[in-house]
Amino acid sequence: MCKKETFYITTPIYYPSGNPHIGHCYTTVACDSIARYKRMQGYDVKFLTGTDEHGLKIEQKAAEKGVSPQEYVDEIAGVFKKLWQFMNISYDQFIRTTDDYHVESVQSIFKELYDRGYIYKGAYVGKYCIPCESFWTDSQLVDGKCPECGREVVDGKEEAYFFKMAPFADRIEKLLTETDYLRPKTRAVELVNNFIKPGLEDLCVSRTSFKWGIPVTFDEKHVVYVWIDALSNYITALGYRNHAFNDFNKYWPADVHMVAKDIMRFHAIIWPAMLMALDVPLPKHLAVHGWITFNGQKMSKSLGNVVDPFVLGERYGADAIRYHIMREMALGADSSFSNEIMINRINSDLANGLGNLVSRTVAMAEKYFGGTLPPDREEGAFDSELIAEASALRGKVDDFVDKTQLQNALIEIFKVVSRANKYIDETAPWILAKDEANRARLATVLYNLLDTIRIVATLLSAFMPTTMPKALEQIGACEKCSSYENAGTFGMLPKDVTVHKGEALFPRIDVEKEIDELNNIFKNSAGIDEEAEKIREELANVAQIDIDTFAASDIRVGEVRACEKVKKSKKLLKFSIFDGADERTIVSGIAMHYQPEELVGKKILFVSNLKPVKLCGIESCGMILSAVREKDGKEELQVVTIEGMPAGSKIC
RNA sequence: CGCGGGAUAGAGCAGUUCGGUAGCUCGUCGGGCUCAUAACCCGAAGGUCGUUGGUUCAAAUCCGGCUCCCGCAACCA
Repeated sequence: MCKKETFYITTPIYYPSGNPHIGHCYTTVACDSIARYKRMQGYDVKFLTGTDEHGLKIEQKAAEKGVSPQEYVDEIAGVFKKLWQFMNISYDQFIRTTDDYHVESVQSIFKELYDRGYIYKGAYVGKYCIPCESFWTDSQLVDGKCPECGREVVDGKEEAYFFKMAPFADRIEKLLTETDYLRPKTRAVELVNNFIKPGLEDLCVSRTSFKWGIPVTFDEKHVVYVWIDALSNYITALGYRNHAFNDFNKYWPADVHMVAKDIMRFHAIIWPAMLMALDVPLPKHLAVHGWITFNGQKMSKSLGNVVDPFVLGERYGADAIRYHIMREMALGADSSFSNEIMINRINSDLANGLGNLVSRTVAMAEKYFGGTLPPDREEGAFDSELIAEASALRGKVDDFVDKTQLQNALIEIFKVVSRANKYIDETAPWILAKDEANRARLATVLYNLLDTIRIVATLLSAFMPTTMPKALEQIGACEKCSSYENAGTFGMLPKDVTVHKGEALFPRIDVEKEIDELNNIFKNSAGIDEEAEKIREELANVAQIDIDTFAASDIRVGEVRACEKVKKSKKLLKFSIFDGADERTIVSGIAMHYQPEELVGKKILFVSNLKPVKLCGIESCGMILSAVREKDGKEELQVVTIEGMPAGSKIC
């Protein structure tokens, strides 16, 4: 006996800063289906998922709730596990970055990289909020202020460890452009142009500004920052540099890391660099998929469109949701998720197509033969085409699964379902049934249908693991004839197969009624109250200031004398503002909301004493005030204007 | 001129490598059937292939200009 070939597939580890939603299901369900398919094919599969539990945000969330970070992540990790159970996810291991073995490995990896000279001590330069003792990057700042307390930040330096990226740039570029590591490969150009060609910057891999993380063993005031902690889960789960597991040699390198496009960059550049530095082989494929958009918009809590998978699964069954997700998912592209699209898909493919095929076939077998087919056969027209398509199906599905193109795999399977429905019309069994002389022909027709269903249901059982066994049971397939092995061959059901009529596999859904009800659910659970809630929360989180702090900002009326777009920038407008004495230049990021000429002549409010900064090479002396809110996933913005007071008037 | 992707029937998409009848799914309309979950099967309508110029006997496809959308980067004082 030779050893079984292995197959190692991973989801990202999810960040438990909130409860899981349908977006998390996307990646996980896809991985699960591939894992199940590979197991069916006989591979020794390892399927890993988990949670990424460290970091400042978790520390804060826990503090808000008044629990310890560990208690907080324990709870949310539990919700994730519950969801995966509900969605029938067959993971082999659930890794948590707070697990002892992971901590042990990460500390060892960090030390190793340090010893090898790839990690060095340096200084992290950024904006520092003194009261919060927190560092922020420029992009994290909200209106130039601390995103947590809203107070002013100062330039600051923090001691930190850095990981050298530069030595790996060439190899990474080759990995992206010359191998099929990245799927779809179209994204390689984007990565190379944006990150590698301009020169890879060294990566900050430790922090001293928060405590909730893995301590650096040789410098205790540092904790390991996200990259080395989170990405390394893929190997620590196998026992790399720890004593809990011993699977590293068996399963590594991974066959597929599946991720959504927002974390592609880390998996396409940083992760390979880390592995190169450790002299560990690289994973074989990185499959990148898009986001689920809801009614064309990105999902967001304030829209109340964060689809709760528990609610949907409860109504339509986990398998229907799984099917919809994978059928809509194309590698790379976003896919839209709306109640209507989902219900229509479930109805047309699952209820009308597959479910109804099983139902009518089984019903005929019962009606005409009392459930058990007689052994006599008579071949006829249309048989060969159906049999050929059913026989060829497994090979096609194999190919698409190997290419992680689940959408196409499902399309192929449902072509055969369609073909079978057509075959019923062509052969018209109800006419054959009228004449006793056609018994053998009728039995053949029904047998061909049942065996086609056998192949379809077997291949689909990786995608819909709850419902397909029921389908196989209805057509009377024993465990052995419903194996993957037999799915490549036609005619594996016994000649005298006995069917067992059961409940409808996928009940048809009343579209209009369901959409109404779903809308009600979303309205009740979110909707208008949610918006007020959000504002209330924001108001509550703003730190109070005294009059002197306010008075430190000098706000005045200004008159827009001229305005033009800043070239090579999408968002910036360059204003010439008359401040009552002189004209000054202010650059403002509102080009998405205003045409340059629209504001000329208007009187606006601006902060006059902001320290000048250069934006796209233009010095900006001040800030124009606008009212902003988020509506339907888009930012609404209006510049504050005033009439009746001359430029230079002070606001107080 | 930062990098890249895209614009094809009411909707969502394929076709573009390598020019030659524009295709799929859903929806709509008409017909058929009655085994089935008002399901299934057949047929039809519906497209100046974003715009504009060029190459060619022939362009959705190749080349140039333009418009709009989207992603990444930058950036939002």
